[in-house]
Amino acid sequence: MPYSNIDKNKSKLNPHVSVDCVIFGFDFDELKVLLIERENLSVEGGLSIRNFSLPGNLISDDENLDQSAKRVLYELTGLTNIYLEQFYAFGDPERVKRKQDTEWLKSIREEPSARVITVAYYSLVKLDAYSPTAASFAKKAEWYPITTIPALAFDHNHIVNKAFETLKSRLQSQPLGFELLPEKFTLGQLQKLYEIILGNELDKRNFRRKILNKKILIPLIEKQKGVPHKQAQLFMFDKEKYEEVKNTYFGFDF
Amino acid sequence: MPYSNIDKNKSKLNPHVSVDCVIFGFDFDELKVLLIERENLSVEGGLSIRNFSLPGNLISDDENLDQSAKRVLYELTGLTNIYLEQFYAFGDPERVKRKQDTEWLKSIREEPSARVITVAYYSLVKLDAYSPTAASFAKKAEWYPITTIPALAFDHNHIVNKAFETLKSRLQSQPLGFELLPEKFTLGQLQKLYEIILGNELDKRNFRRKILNKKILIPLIEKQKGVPHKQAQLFMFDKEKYEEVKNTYFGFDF
DNA sequence: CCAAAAGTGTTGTTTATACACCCATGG
DNA sequence: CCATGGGTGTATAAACAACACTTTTGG
Repeated sequence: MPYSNIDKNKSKLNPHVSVDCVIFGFDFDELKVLLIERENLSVEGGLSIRNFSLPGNLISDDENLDQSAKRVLYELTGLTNIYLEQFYAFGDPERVKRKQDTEWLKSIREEPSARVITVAYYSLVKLDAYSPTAASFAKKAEWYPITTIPALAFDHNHIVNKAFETLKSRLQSQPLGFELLPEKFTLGQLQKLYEIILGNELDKRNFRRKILNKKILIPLIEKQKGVPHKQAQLFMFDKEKYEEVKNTYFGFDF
Repeated sequence: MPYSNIDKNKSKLNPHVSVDCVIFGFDFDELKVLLIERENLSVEGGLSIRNFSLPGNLISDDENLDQSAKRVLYELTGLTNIYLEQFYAFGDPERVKRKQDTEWLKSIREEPSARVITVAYYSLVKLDAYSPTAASFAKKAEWYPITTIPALAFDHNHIVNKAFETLKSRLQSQPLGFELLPEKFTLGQLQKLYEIILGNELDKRNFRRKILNKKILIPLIEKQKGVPHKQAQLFMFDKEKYEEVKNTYFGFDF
């Protein structure tokens, strides 16, 4: 009976299934991903090896998967009140078997050699509104540009890539962009966000026309300040109107 | 132990993770889903209770999830050479805890009370090209109209609903319909398929124009035979051309 | 005065929608 | 000859793509 000890002490963690979170943030120049850095155990050749990974951990047996994702993200980064959306499950038998990974697992898992299937979530947040603070086995929790993500534990680089693809394709059929910007933003900022996620330039006039035709932006009287060029008008996202129309089709074809 | 012979010759099943398959087929009138019926163990009030479910079972620890889905589908229904696509993971802690379900689990699982997370796959097939033949713990394997699906085990009704939603939304951005039709089909058949999946009527002339503009249909010289009305031209799906353009955007806006 | 981003319209092209009649076949 | 689905065109409206100059501000 290999797993009897776990049932006995009612350890709540399920050693066979984990969740991982890919949190996207945007800082007006580039798209970033929230990574944690774990304690590094081994020092090789005098150089300490850095251990980056996505925030993720085993699920607990009294939660559903959405709840697990929320909890794990909170425990490792302090972030809360974030809408997480499941996008894919990763279950290659070898995904937790690399040497550098198994060593680390031994230090924190009761069953370090168990096969683990992970269910991955992604989310978009206003980077400046969420300051992650590392906790639990996370030594650090920081934003990294998606263009220069370091080598991550397990199959986490692969998970990030799949999350980014998912983000791209959803951005084209839904106006997700607002989740990534501050409360008040300019159309220029919104356009730049689209350009960075979709990976190509957009025509300013056409972009403005299309996004304004969706009728989900509220123009503010207020203007941008302190910029060395003409002050842009600020906008807010109209959540109510968005909810009304989101299921009646909402295509962006940039 | 009615089914112990089945588990005996298997490589080790992972008691914590399963896969379930939602296979859609189309028979020119309606959309169908492949269900299995399991041995019914208990007889209540003199009436035997029928036990329907999706084809699904535990994963094996030497496979990835895609391989598991393929194997499980084959073992229960004999279907092979089917492209399965993962669409969601279901992990409510209560999803395997209903009384009628736990009883059945006791008869086939080594750890019948274990929490099980399931990773769900869906597929589209030409109904007439695949004749399921029940095996393993499936007593029957048959097609059921999606409009009259019986009560299923576990959360399988929920899984079917989510699969159908996924199918609908993907049909709008990709020409999946071909997977469901025989090699040679008429435009009328294709249109009917769209109408049934999307749930609304389409204009014949507009439909034909749009679908032909995609340039992924090969018109055949051959014509329909034996129908009590004008013989329709037959078409084939041009897989090569579809592969060329599928990632350059492919919107249907019916 | 310079650099940098904001703001603004028009035109030609493509795509979407709405709509009605004759045709070929088997029974 | 009748019922059934096959096949076809046009006009109007909406959406898309391409394109260049003036404005405001801080430094």
